[in-house]
Amino acid sequence: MHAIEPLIAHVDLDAFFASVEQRDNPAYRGKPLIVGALPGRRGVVAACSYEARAFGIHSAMPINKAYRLCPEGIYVQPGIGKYSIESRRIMQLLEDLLPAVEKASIDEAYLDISGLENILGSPEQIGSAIRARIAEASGLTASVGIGPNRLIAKLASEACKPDGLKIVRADEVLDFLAPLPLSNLRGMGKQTLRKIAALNIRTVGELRTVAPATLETHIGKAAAASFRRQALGIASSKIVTTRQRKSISKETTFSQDVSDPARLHDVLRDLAAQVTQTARREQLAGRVVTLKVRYADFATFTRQTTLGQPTHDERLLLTTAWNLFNNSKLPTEPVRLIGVGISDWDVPEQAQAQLFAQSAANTTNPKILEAIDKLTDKYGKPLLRVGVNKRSSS
DNA sequence: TCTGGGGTCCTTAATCTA
DNA sequence: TCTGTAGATTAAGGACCC
Repeated sequence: MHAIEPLIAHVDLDAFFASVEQRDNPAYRGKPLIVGALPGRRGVVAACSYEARAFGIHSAMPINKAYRLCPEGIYVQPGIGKYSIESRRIMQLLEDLLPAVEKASIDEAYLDISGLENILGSPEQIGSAIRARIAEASGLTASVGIGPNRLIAKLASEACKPDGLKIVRADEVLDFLAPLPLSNLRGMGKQTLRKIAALNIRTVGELRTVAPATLETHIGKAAAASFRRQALGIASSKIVTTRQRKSISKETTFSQDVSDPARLHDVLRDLAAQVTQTARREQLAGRVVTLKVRYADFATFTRQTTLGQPTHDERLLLTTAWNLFNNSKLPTEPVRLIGVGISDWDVPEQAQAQLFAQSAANTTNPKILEAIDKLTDKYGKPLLRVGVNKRSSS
């Protein structure tokens, strides 16, 4: 018996926030719709319709620049709660369809479709089925990319959006990657591009021709190795279905910079309350408290301290953050943004068991299998949908 | 041409400790 | 016992992503 070739699908909801708004408000359809801050205020574009993109607008663009490009556009504030509910519905639908689903963000997911051809059909059929189910259940369009690993699947979905399906087979990977701009690689942002500008390369194919040592001198060993692997189409095909969050934070940018300490303290209290509320709801308590402050020139500082005990107590978080603000040599200037967060908690036992079982999903080691069975007994439900269940039913 | 909010991961520097 | 140092841990910042 030969090993199953990994096959990964990446599902990406097209212009998600804007599409939900257009679906729910017929008046927005066919028009340039910009979801984000309102013009005249501080903020950026969170998402925009394809009609708005025709004006050169894109996400993360300052809202006032978008307004200059398209004053006739429709500007609405995001309804994150609504989008979260829609996202959960769609993710649930994917989980009903396929055994291993990794939610990568509010609007995208990775699916392991390895070895499912006998059950669900060809990659084309699986991709089409996913798109059809999403459209039918939500009225939204999704683009689906399928490839031998996460990187190729993601780039394939980007290449076919909006409303597309693209499959890149293992023997097509190098040709598919070669003409793509370097910015398509994961982790290739403005700074890294600037550093390698001197090498005069623009595409992924050209990157392959650069001597490893040359690349290393420009961007360092780790980054060079990462991009070289990506350029050759080498990437992980592991799907992580459960993930423990690592931090909780809240921050706010003032409409006008604030100097008044009393006002800052009040805002910090609000933020601390929101952080600890989330923490208690998720039954998490963190040892590390982080304060974030940004000034008019956008200079941003963080200060953190480790508590003796984990906490999700609002007053303790507030006093700790306030002490950091006053006692850690920050500039005494008006504040543009202030934020607070907690992190560094013990992974609860059950979450740890889940992560363990998952990492061992494909093992045949009897000792590990026995350990998974014990954990499964202990928590009264199967720890995994893939692996454990499959074996017990065969 | 002014730059939100909520995250993750990585690098580097400072500090602690065996 | 003193000192120097390697390695671990903590802190800060940077880059990136959606």
